[in-house]
Amino acid sequence: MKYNKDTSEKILDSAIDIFQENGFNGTRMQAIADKAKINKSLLHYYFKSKDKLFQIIIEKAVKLFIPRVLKVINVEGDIFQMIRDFVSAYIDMLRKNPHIPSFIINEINNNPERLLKLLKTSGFNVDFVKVKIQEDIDKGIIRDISPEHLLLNTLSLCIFPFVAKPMVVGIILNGEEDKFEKLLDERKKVVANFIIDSIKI
Amino acid sequence: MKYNKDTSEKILDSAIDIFQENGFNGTRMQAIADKAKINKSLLHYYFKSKDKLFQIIIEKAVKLFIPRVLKVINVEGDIFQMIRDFVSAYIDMLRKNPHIPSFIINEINNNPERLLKLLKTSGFNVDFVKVKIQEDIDKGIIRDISPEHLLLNTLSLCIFPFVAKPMVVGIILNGEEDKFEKLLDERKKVVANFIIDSIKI
DNA sequence: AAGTATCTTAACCATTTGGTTAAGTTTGAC
DNA sequence: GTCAAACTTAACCAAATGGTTAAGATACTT
Repeated sequence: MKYNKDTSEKILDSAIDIFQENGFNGTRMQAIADKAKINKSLLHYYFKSKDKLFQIIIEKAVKLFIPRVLKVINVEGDIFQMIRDFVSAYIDMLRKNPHIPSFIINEINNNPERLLKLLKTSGFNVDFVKVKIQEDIDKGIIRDISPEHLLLNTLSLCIFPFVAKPMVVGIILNGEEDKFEKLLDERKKVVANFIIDSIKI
Repeated sequence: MKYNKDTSEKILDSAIDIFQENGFNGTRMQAIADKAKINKSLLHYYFKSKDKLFQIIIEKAVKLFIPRVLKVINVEGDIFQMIRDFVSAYIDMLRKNPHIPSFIINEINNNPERLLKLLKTSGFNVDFVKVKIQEDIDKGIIRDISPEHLLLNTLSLCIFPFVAKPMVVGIILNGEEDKFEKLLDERKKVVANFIIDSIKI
């Protein structure tokens, strides 16, 4: 076989860090090589070009960011528990990968078609969640709210603090950075309750 | 006097567009000059360097993005009306400047200290809103919720759709881009009601 | 021991880009 | 008409950067 898997993963690990921190244009191939403790020649030996490498990285990030958590969802059960489970699992995942949201949002804004293609080829779809929401509205379990907006609200509440951390610290926490982690700690419960209080009858 | 105000503004207008679209690293001075229909020499004649120009642009963007809407808030009045007014005014402003949120979030992540400094020198502060929220909790007008989280939730719900437009289109709207504007249309009412339903007793 | 894949060293190249310089032209105020 | 400020043209430069090349060293497999 042509490549050493360890090395290849070492490179990818380094690349994801550097790309996430600096974006595509801000990233230097040399910086990736340095972080992976190899040289630039080997970097090009494994991944032909910056673009190729970046494409692999962003696919990995998108796949991590998007579909995994949906598996948590059990559309058969109680919608309130569903919300609690989703919010909890998603915020947990984001705390483990705090740079991913801004990375994706940033790079996806530069090239929106890429995301659309990725979503299509991965067969990703949330229609089953929308259907579940509509069913529970019809059954009178929750208030009448557009499923799209409920989904968007949920994602907004989960993701936004991670993309806007400096803003949150600066505006809401009066610059006291150390309070941010505590805020995130509370957030799993607060967000779930906020949503549930809003839609329950 | 040394500078022609028209020219200087033509440059700033062009610069804000280009920077917003491409970020600091993705922006070429030549592109700004082209858009302003002047030449690169004149660009440096007006603004010494890319960094200087960028600093001016980001200050303008931050000042537009952050404090203006707070003036809408009348802390004397009904908190529910206050929420409706704020959400409505803020979403209106964002629709007029849809690229500002991702620009700020993106560049502020690259240099968080800059935002903190800007906020401090501008004397920006939201404590009076937090106090109002706490008062209304104590009076039993709204549910017990941390003022910080209520503020953060409100900002998340308003801003997130603008920074994550491609994601929203791809994931929630199944790629049907034309539905996005309609979603935004509905959002002023939906968000306000969502928050109010969540906190009212 | 031989051979092959992995990895390093180091020099090199083409291009891009922020920024400069210098000379000249246009324009408007007095 | 004069003079200075505003603006253009065009050539230029140094540094950074993505990418290449070639020769050799190291290690693994058989």
